[in-house]
Amino acid sequence: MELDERKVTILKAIIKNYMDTGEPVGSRTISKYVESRWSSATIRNEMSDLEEMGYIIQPHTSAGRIPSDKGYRFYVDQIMQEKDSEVAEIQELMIQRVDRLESVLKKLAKLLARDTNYAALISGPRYHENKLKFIQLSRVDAAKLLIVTVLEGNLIKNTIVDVHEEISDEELLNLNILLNSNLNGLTIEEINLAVIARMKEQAGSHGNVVDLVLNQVAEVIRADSEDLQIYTSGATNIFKYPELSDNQKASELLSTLEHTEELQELVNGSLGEEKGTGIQVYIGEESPVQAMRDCSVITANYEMGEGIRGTIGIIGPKRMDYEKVLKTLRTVMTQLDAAFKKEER
Amino acid sequence: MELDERKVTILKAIIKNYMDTGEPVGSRTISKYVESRWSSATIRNEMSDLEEMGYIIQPHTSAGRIPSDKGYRFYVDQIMQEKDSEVAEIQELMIQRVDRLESVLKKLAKLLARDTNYAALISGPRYHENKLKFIQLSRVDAAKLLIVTVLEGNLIKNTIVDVHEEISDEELLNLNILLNSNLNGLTIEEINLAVIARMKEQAGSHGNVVDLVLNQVAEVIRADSEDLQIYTSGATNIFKYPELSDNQKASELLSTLEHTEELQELVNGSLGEEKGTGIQVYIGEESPVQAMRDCSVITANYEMGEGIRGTIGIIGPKRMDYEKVLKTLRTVMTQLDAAFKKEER
DNA sequence: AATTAGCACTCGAAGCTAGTGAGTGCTAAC
DNA sequence: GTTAGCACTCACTAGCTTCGAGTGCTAATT
Repeated sequence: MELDERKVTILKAIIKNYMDTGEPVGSRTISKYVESRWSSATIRNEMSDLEEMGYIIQPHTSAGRIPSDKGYRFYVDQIMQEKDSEVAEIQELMIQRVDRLESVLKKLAKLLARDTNYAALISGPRYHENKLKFIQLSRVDAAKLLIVTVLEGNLIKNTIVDVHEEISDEELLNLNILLNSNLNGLTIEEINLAVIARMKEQAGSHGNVVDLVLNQVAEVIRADSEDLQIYTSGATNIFKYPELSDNQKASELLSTLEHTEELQELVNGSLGEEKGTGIQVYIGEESPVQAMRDCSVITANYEMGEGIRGTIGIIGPKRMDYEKVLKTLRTVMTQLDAAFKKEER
Repeated sequence: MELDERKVTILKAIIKNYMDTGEPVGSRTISKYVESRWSSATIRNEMSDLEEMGYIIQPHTSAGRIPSDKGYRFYVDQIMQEKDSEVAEIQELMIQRVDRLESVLKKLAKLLARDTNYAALISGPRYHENKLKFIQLSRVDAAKLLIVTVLEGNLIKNTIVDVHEEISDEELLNLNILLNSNLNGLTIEEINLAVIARMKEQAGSHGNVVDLVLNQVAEVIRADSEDLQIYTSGATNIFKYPELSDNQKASELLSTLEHTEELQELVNGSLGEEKGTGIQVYIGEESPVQAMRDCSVITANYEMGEGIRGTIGIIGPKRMDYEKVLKTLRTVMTQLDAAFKKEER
């Protein structure tokens, strides 16, 4: 059997209608809904065909039809083909005057969730390699040193350490010079024993301070790349969709959203793909995350200069407004990049 | 009528039992539960009295009794009086080798939630006054300066700014000295026009850099004190308690937990009180937060040196294990303080 | 040959009823 | 003062009926 034009029209009508109401949709409804009027009987025949072809499903014998995963898939693929005509304005405002990446990401997640009425998640950036750009030691207290580490991409980390020996201002200055001249441009893996030995030698009496500092730096960087931060927002939006707010499922989904470890897979999987736009749509069972098998998930990769990449995800019911979400994500992606190129700091 | 010993015993038995089961408890149950055996009829009479006195409630005519808010209140007040005999071991391990306050707080919230099986929240510290301790400018790029600001309590903030003029290393050094000598020990309010004017004068040709830096510093500090960070964890634990997981209420409660603004009140209210231990128990309607009127909320203030204070909260059903939660909170409070005194950085 | 009207049929949802049992309150006996 | 006994209450459940949206099929129409 073939998907002729009429079948497509009807299929789309079913999906759209179901998106609005969340209720199974019957033949009469479609008959009224579609402009070129076919009678409900005709629609019924077509629907019967569509069901046979696997695009729609009857939840029970005497109910209307709802789209199957395959049906949604068809619909989404159609939308994806269409060019995004308008890269709308959207809240450019939001992404400005933000001083810390973390804070932007949180706000962005919130914004997305509020805008779409679905749950949003956003992963912190994953740095490809952490090259050291700059290290600075300063004295903040008699026995305390502040280590400021700047990584490529202007990622800044602070640590305060206790030192148990006297260091004069001049020595501190020398240590700074020593650290920067030796470590500049190295990734963390490249700081091997040879480098350390050389530095300790040059540092003279303060060799153990070098040790201390390097350990702290290593730990800070490792800690950062180890547990990828993931921010979520609007998780409770799922209560707006009866088909998801069944107690058992809602609980599972929400706790998955809370325990970010389980989301890693989603974020990583999506980063792997990299096809074209970097947008992925997972419908129902297609999702890599178990608890989301009754949802649809749309992920998009953002990128902002210097190869810093992360992932944004929107989680909603299968009948989510794919069109809107896709458009929103496309917009955000471009804007995020632009915003950060503008005031990179 | 008076609360004699038998009434107290029965009331406690009712509350304990209800905590375990979550079901209304009847006279026969208590008759079996209590060691010194009174018959169910006697218990019934006493229960009738207790109900009249307002300590227990009958959800409907032919059901057992459940504790009223007043009943819980009585129970909690009793517990609060008892000295905490054992300041148990608990995971001291957890609070170690942590480099950033934020990360500790997040982990702590998670730990508390997992330990208690209730929802946990923890507010970031509120600094009484933000005195500047140390400022450092460093060049990270040709046209970019890194501003590191250390506030009292070793709170560190970084900002990167673009400068549109040439600054030599020596000038940078001088600027650093200038900034520190003028600003050290001042709160943000104390940096007034007079101070700024004086500094600009001393800075000579680089007056506008001073401007730039001060603006950034001001903004960073303001941003930090403005929106108090609140971390939550274990929100989905509420699904473990049927009386809370009704769809409507659960949704409200969860979204309250998500929108941290609404929690401010809770955190602030609690900080205000300051009576003795700094532990507050809100039962049902006593709670300042609307969405928690079916829960009990226990808040505790933590404090770690230098007057840095924040609040921890546990949110659970009214039949929460008050004893355990109180003990846990007490332990955490002492340990948190100790841990930070130990490796304050 | 395609479309449509009409009708019998299906089956979940909502409403109703009777039965069940945990739990009470009261009274009278101990 | 305590307890046994009993009538009574009322949420909860299971089974039943009704209702209606929606289907599939057949026969009539275009």
